[in-house]
Amino acid sequence: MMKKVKKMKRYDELLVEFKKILKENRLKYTIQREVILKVLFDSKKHTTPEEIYDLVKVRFPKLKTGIATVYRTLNLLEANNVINSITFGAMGKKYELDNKPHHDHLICDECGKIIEFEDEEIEIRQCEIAKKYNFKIKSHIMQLHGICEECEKGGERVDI
Amino acid sequence: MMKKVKKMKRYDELLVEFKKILKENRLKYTIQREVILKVLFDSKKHTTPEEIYDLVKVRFPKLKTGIATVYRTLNLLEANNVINSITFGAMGKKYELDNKPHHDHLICDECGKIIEFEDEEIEIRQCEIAKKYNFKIKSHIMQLHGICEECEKGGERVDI
DNA sequence: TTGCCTGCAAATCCTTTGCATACTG
DNA sequence: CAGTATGCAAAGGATTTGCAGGCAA
Repeated sequence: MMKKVKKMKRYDELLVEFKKILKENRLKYTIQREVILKVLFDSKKHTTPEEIYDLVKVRFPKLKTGIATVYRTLNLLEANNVINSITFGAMGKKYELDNKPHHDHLICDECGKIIEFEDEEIEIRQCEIAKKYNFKIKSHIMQLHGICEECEKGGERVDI
Repeated sequence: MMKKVKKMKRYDELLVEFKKILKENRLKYTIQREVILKVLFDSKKHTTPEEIYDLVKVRFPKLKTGIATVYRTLNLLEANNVINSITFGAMGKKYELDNKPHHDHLICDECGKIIEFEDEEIEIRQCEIAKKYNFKIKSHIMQLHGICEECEKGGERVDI
């Protein structure tokens, strides 16, 4: 079993990769697309389409970007594995750059905070299970839901 | 570490439990609520609200049950841990009775089939991780996405 | 009798789509 | 220039809500 190591990309590397994807699919480079990628890169947290839309409007006010373009671009980026999404019960879909080693999430149901962790042992066990069912794993979702340390001792709301 | 064993409940036991929950919350027993519980009990698979609605209409045609009541009852049952839901990316939310030992899911992205599995080792590891972060786990979601054996060798669509 | 429940329809929320125009390659 | 992409608004699908009448406790 080889340990996969994914190095964190710099923004310029990411942009080159993105342009390559565009070219390969005969899609066009547009400012809107780059700006959305940039906002995702700078956002260190899991972000909703709505939040991305707002960030774009704040940071690039001259650019008239529609929410539809945000959704279209997110779908494009996700389809090409540039970003990942996680879905919570009712809390909707959130996106993050696929730019770090694989990790899973502890999610506080109280304040919504997301803690990331990596665990090689679980990854290995997952492969074994898949093998048992002759199932070819492409991705996985693991979320541990509960109450985080701060909330447990009566902390306050934190932003995700 | 104690091994949690949950015995599969018979329908009458389940109904008693449900009535107790209703009483504790000063809610009323209604045929609609029981019928929805019954349909969930008989359904051996993960079921969407829409499907439950249809099943109720087919099995109890005299009862005029609205989709709103199905949603309201599902929310009630989930809030009281009588049922669980799993969410797929775009495929929406599906419910199942919380009536068997804890298990996780292999989900075929091709045909939508869901394979259930149990794995004590992963559960143990999860507890260790939670402890490390002083996080109190209430529940967890683990979905392994990929391609199932049949689809891999070019099978056809299967119902979940 | 007092609420809680229900069905219905309208309202919401989130996301996608159609279209005419604007832009990239 | 051809073919995409965009913004806008309208459409869509899933879920929730408001309301007047119905039913359980």
